[in-house]
Amino acid sequence: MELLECCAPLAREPIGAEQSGAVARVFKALGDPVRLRILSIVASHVDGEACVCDLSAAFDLSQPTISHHLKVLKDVGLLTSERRASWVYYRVVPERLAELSALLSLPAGVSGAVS
Amino acid sequence: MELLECCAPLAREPIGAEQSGAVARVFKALGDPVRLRILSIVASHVDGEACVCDLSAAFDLSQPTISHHLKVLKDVGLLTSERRASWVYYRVVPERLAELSALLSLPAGVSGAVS
DNA sequence: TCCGGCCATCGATGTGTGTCAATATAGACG
DNA sequence: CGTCTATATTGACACACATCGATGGCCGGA
Repeated sequence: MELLECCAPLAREPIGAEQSGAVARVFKALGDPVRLRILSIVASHVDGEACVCDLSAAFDLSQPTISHHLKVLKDVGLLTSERRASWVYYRVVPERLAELSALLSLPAGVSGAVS
Repeated sequence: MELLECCAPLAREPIGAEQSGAVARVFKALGDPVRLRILSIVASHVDGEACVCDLSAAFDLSQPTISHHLKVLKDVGLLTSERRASWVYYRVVPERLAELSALLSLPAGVSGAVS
């Protein structure tokens, strides 16, 4: 999963019809309470990584469900995974979060403030 | 639709189970290509507002479908609407975008950079 | 080599959602 | 009041998705 290649804020110029699909996929991945919490837990975890066992323990959900959510977040480039011994560790991709944050930022003077 | 009341970045501390639901609703609204383009068109429009006729002309979709997407964006507080004469004008809520942008921002030193 | 723990994949199921045509509502204008 | 335009609501339908149990794959230890 490469960069979104459209880091101009949404409020600066209309997003293209093609790019909107790629961006929407990432936001859709964030549009679930469980995935939001997973991302937040991983991001704020010590060493910036967490194994599936850590995550499963934080939810009242089955292990396949957690694994499914992790796959969704990984497929859109928000997480990466690495296997060490029996455990699989997940980390956030900071560039990805930064991209989204920049996309939602306000280009200094929106909402008709400049009169 | 009030503030999300949880402006600490996701990467700073795990988001609460309750707040994650409210935040996920907003991201879910952004998780559609059409809604992303609508939001971007409205935000980058002159005077920061656009009527439904402007938006309908930008898509190859039926008018009810556009109206539906506008309602979704409005329900999560990303847009406001105002009726003037026969037309309804939509504007973005900059605070809402700023909230989300802050939520995705990186708290200076994620991904274990500090060693 | 076998067993047990960790994680991913598969198949099924109920629920949510994007879309449309049809209809309703609201305002402008005769 | 009647009609036309602009927008919202309703009902229906196909599709996507979150969740689970069952199963499979991978690895370490005995």
